[in-house]
Amino acid sequence: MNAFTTIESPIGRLLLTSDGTALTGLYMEPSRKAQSTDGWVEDVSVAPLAAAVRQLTEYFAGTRREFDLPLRLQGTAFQQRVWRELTEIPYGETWSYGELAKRIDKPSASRAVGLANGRNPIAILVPCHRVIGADGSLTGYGGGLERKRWLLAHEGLPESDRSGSRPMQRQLFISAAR
Amino acid sequence: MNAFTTIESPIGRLLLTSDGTALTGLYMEPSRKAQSTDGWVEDVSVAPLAAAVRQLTEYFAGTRREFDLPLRLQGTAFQQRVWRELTEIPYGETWSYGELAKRIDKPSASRAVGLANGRNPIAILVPCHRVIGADGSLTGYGGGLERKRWLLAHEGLPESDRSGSRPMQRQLFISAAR
DNA sequence: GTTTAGAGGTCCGAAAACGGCGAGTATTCG
DNA sequence: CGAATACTCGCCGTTTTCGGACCTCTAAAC
Repeated sequence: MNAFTTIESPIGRLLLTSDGTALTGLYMEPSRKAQSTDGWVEDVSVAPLAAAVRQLTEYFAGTRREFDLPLRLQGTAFQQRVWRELTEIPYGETWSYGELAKRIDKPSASRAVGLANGRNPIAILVPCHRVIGADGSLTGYGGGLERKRWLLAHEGLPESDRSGSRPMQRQLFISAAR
Repeated sequence: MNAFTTIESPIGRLLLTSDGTALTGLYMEPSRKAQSTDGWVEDVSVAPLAAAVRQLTEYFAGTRREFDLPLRLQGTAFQQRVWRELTEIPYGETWSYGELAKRIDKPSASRAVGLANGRNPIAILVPCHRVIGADGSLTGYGGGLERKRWLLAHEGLPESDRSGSRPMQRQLFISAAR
């Protein structure tokens, strides 16, 4: 059975959904992505939801850097590949879209990676916010660049100027990431 | 929860599926149509399955001519229209594809009716075997023409020659059908 | 910096292909 | 002459195919 719940966070209200056995979605409200919850039950006691709420609370409190939750990611083969790879990016690091593309053996599919990135159904837990442009710019985020900036800062990354700016510094922490 | 069961019949093994509240499928094996039952439970005790098994047994024994079962038919609006109309054909009668088309106010959609007919997810109970060509030929059946022939004979219809043949005789029982 | 061209997966609409048909003409046989 | 086949076309919902456009990119050239 499908259930959902919401929690308040420093970046606004979050909507979590579950099929009962795993987490299926984490959306930031308001969001066009968030599927309507018609006919769903609001029930925090569903195991995956309860666990997610706890771990997210810890994440925002700064006492958790990794998540351990059952996720169910629905999408095309390519998207699944990208999303799975996203979970390999460590806390506090960033990769470029191109790097991620190379990682999945599609070195020239960086743009497609961006697209798949934008379709990520489980924000934060599948850290699509840790992918930025090759020149260090944030380039985009489903929940809005503000939130992407906040998340990266929260993970200890120097705030990078929206307008491209400091290639050196950016190179610095990218190389630290590999 | 999705459940299924199988029964043996004079026309071979039948696969029945249910969503727990209604019957969702009746396929003849082997069939490409029959969706894989991965992750389904085999459980005859599910109400719709148990009832279907009983009524089908009676049908094959010759002691039942009408079914009374909850069906859930999934398909396009047009398909649903066709399938619903199929259940209006009485035991032992046959309509032509064209007649069925007229019945649903699409007099020239006889060919599309045939198509929808072939997609019928619940064989026998939704008696697509009772639809034949305007010239009396059987024309086709998902489970194979042999089975269609058997079912019609079982319902008391004179066996019609595959190669078209006897328009008079055929006209006879068609007119008897209306 | 900024522009440019090239990359690849996905979405979307349009067009064509595909049948469990049917009616209307030929064609073929006794 | 009928009557049974064989062909041809129009029918129409559905599926498949195809081409463009779109986009959270990138490297190279001004």
